[in-house]
Amino acid sequence: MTFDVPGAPEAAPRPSRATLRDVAHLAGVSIKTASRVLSGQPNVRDETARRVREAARTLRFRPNRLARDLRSGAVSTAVGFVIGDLSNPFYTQIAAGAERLLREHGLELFIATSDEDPERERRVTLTMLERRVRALFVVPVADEHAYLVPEQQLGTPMVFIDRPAVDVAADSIVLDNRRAVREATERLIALGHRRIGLLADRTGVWTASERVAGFADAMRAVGTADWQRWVHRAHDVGTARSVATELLAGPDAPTALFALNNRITAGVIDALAGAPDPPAILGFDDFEFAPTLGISVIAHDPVDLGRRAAETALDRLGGRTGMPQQIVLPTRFIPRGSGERPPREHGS
Amino acid sequence: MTFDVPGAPEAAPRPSRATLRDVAHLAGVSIKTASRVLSGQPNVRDETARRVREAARTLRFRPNRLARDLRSGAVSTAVGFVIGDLSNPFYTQIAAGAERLLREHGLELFIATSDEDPERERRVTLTMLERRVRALFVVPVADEHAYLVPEQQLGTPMVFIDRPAVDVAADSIVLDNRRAVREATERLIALGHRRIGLLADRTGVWTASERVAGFADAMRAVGTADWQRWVHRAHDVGTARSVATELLAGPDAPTALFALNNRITAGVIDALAGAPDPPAILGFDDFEFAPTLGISVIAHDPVDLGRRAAETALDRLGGRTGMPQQIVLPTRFIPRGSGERPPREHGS
DNA sequence: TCCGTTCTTGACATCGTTGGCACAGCGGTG
DNA sequence: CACCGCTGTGCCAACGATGTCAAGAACGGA
Repeated sequence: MTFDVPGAPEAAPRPSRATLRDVAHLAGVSIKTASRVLSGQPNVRDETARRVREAARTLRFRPNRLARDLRSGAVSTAVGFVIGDLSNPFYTQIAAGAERLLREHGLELFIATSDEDPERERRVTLTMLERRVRALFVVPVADEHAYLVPEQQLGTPMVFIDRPAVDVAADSIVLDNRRAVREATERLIALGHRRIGLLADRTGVWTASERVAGFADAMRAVGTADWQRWVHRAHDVGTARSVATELLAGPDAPTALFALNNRITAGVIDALAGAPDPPAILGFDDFEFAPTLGISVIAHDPVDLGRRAAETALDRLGGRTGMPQQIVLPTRFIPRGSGERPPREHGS
Repeated sequence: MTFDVPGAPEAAPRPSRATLRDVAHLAGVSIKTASRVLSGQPNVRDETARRVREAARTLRFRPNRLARDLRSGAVSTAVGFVIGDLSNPFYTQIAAGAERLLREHGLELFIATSDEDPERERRVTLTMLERRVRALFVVPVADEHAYLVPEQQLGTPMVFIDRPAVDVAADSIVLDNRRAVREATERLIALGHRRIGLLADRTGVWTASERVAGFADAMRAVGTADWQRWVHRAHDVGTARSVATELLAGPDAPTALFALNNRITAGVIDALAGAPDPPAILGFDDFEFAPTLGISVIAHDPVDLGRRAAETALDRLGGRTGMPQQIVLPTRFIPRGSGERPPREHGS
């Protein structure tokens, strides 16, 4: 004689998930009627509806969204968001902004990460499309998006955020990068700075190029032909820190450092922590502790970037046709002290 | 005679998405053979396979994941993550940690937010399940998860992160909250602090209760029976700031402030920015600028929380059965100055 | 040449849901 | 009484893929 060991995991024959068929059967109606009740269609007698709902509750029925979305074409409520890096608040705040607006329209935002890798971005994006998202947001890293053209023609609205798509005509929301950096550079120049160390993201990143162009505009305007020698590259906190450290230790050290994104700013701040006589510092992107640390920045509202992207997509879903739009959002310079320091004359 | 206006959007009769049927038709084979080729099944003649692939490329065929996942049961590669708030780096770093490991196993992480709202958490979680995610991660806000029991029994592994589930037996990964706070409080006490202002998250949040309990442990151990009067509540940066400001302005002001999460710490720092003679400050959760600002914290690794959660889920997917596990991760106290200040004797 | 085995291929059912349509029952109208 | 419209319900097909199975082709060995 054998006993079932009470706790033995394999003893429990796992019940399978209840389907509409089970619900209909239990309620004594057809599948279609059950479907009608549970998806809120009219023309079902109250009593019947009650029985169906009762049965659904008993069986803990959960509709299978895959089946539903499959059957009913592209009416899924899922919207995809492809983001570079989950630990960068710039990206996640964009997502938060988009999410808030989409939710009000009954849409759900699903986020996946590209890890700042073009090939991965491509794969993740295609996966989203294979899941038939209703719309797609991308903060692109790749510079090749031609593969999205057919998908777009099939009616999936796509919005590119922070950087425009190069080879697909799609809506995009970007910042006024070039102007923002030009004007900020002009402020430094007006304070007397000429040796301005610019720390930019990798070449190839659109925002980096735009921002460097703004720097060039300002430098050339005051006759600095060799502005290129002041442009340095960094792509994360670590590299930014070491580049900044090196720069300041070297001969002909800059009297001001201009960090072109939030990661780089963090690196620069780290490098200068506790320096007795720091250079002027400017950062692109505001951040939580900038007021406390007294860092002057070019601020903008990532949440708004996301919100505007969502608006654009909703517009398209609402049927707006026509040429892709590029929305350019303004930035705002916030002086907090670090960027207002005049150049220090150094010995030698 | 009429012309198609070249740029007129409505002129283009939108082509519909190519399906396996179209590919098969173009290649002159059956749907099944096309399926075989495109999903890498064996036993197809090279020449046939070539033709199918060619056709797929021509039509820019993308398989419909909904259909595939529907047909083949629960083999979807999607894993769901329900997170409280996208703009809190604590959450997003957990997600980043989980994502990294899952990706190595061919799984994709989809994130949705509960906005720290129990009802929304429930809805979002159910939606995930309706989409038949392969596994589910939740950083719970709700304290009622019984509705997940049947889903869990149906075989979807669930892992609760940072806070355990109360009424469903599920795996969870948490921090050693109580001990961490007790020990940190003991350090303050050893420095001579007795009036320690504790700023905790809302009652009802599990981590808050645990951490307050740790504080109580330490305070009672030195005979402070009225420890409760030192416990204050805050739930975001703004409230934390005003609570901190009030506390320090009031009579019998605390000589130390202990902030029980990263949002609260930010508020406290903000309140004390530039204060001439600040109290000691301790924070729970490390953050990027803590070293620069010299803030002593109880640190831990959110990325690791996520990684461990992913490991646990993968284990379950790999077939591990048996009792749910609770993994408790250690924390680490990092002195950076702010927490090592002795109490200041104040006049009166 | 014949037979058995392996390879290649396609017809058909199926996953769980919703859309289209038919039909029964009912009350009102001419 | 024929006819109409309306309501409630069910049958069947369909969404787009994969699993099952069996038929036919190709191949090897006797």
